Amino acid sequence: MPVTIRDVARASGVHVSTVSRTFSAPHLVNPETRTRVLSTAESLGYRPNRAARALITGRTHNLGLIVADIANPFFPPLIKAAESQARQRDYHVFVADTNEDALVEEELVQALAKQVDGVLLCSPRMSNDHIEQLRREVPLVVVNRLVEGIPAVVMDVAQGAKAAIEHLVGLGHRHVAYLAGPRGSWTNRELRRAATATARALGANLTVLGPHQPTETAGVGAAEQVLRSGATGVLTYNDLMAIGLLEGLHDRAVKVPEQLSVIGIDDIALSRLIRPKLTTVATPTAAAGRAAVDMLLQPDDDRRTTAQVTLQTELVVRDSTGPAPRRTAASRPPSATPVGSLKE
Amino acid sequence: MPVTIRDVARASGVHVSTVSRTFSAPHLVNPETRTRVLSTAESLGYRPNRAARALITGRTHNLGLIVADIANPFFPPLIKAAESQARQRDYHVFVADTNEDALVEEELVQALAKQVDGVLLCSPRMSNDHIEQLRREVPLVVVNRLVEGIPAVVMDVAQGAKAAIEHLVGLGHRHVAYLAGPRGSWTNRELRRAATATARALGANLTVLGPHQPTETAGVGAAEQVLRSGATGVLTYNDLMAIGLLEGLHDRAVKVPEQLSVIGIDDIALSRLIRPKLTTVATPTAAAGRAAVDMLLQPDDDRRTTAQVTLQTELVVRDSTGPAPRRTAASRPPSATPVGSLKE
DNA sequence: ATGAAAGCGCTAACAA
DNA sequence: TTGTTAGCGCTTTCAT
Repeated sequence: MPVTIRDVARASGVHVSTVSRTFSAPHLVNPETRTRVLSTAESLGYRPNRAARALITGRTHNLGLIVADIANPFFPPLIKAAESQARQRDYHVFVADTNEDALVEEELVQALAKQVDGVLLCSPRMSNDHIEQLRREVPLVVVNRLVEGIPAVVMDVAQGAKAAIEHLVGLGHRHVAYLAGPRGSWTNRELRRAATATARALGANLTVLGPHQPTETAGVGAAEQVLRSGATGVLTYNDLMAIGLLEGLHDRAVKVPEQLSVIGIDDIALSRLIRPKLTTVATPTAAAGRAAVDMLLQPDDDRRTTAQVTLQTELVVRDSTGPAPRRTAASRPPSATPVGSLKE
Repeated sequence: MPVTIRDVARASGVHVSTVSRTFSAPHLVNPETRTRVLSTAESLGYRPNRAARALITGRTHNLGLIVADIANPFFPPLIKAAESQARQRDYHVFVADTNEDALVEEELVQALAKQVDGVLLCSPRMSNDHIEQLRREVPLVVVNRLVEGIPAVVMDVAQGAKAAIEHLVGLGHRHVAYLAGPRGSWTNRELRRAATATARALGANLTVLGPHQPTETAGVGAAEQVLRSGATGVLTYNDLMAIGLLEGLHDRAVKVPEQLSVIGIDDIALSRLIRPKLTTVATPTAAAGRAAVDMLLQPDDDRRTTAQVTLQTELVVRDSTGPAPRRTAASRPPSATPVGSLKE
């Protein structure tokens, strides 16, 4: 039923190889023949079968894109940008969700390996060893992770965390907290490291809280923990957690930023829609998606195996951060009682 | 370099066809041979090449999922659910974004046709004719659209719109508006139709405003138009537009719900995070994704070509709707001046 | 229960 | 410039 290269050959009175050439190496065929073939192909509704082509060329013109959670608002802009960039270069993309599970991640890469020319691993949760292992089965580009010898696109979140902590300390906060994300996350490690180092350099106190799932729900649940920590300023692993934290704080009648300052990471669309508008570190997710696709599609000779792109982040100050309160939020019970203006 | 069925055959001392059978028809091979083949395959790291298999079986075990805009928060939960359901049944899914463009939609289906066993067309913008046309190239299931003879999963948004308008009129609103979405949208037509019919039945006045792009930005921009319309209650094409409208209204110091009531559609995660929390019609997007995949993967004989699943929607009343003001918002300049309590 | 052989739709030498 | 031929990795008759 489906029309093949052979049908076109017969109908246009040439051999199959000529038809093949018409599509994959047009310059090798006589212009007249070419137009004839093209028009009969058109009229028959012929469409090359990519899978068959892939079988012999070894290039599928497909890409795999693996993310931790499609529904996490951080990813859609990245997926969209990557897909768009890929299609522009005539590639289709498989998208898969690991549910934050490192094992699923691995299986997925292996399952996809034979069907794609490369895989974009976004915010992988598996170990470096596993990633290096998989690299042997299929070209890989990793986003938000640094692995020896694997091409990567990373956002400079360390710089962002530094700016965030400096912002907090500059506002007079002496005790800050980092609300940590999931264990396997490279970004989480970077953030914790940079936040800790910056706080120390500034002579401020930093408490690490977590790990937590990178969800709004986890943020809500962490409110109590944050309050108990005695910190007056909090940097969270991502905006989703920050937004959850804001909710949890609101439920406990803790005023933001008057009693507690909160900074997120990512600058997802949501962060400027909630109240107070979230101060956050903007990460260029769409650019990362595009860059990762470009890297994957680069000819091998151009691609140094260790190639690596670092994208800048930027602190966006909005309304969830303000001057440190005179007394820490934790020094009084989390109630609606207004923070009195006691001396110093 | 990649290990093929032939390598496994040689290493385990059987013919390729036996190896093939071991994977695709295990019951046809002697248990002992089977285990032997399986273990050598395992040790060689053999993975069947799906594309090669597809070439002969005609089944790719891939699905296509086409949406209008990946970054529109309505879609990610649907994509996630569909992908998860598909993978559970050992299918991989291509995801593609049309940017709300009907032409891109068409091209995408055709490009994907040969590589997939079926395509999920979500909220398509193209004409019914085109959809019927494409149906001949590849099995299709359409989400949020009703097309003669095409299997479909739809959400009963008409019912939702009815409930929304009833809610508004019940609160005393006599003049309501429907803020319309994009032209090609079936959901938009349903919504408009149902809203109009319900308003008429209730003796209320309904103005249709639009069409608009289904984005937050469009919602912001529509604030002026809404105010001028004189309506005191608005139903929007989706939550994104409602949220934008809320912003635009806030900028003009129009109080929601005191001066104007707003109802969205979809119940995206965002709608309960913004203030005022959005009253909206919840659509079961994840369920739709799963149902659509199930439909696509159903054996042909079970699938009546006209099969169709309708999912219920539900009005979720939150804080963006309230009693109608004594006077319409439009009867006074859009300023911060409080709505005076003039007689009746 | 297993082997032999043909062929899915296409490309890629090699010849002509 | 075009045709011939082999074969990508796999499944599927048909024999054995």
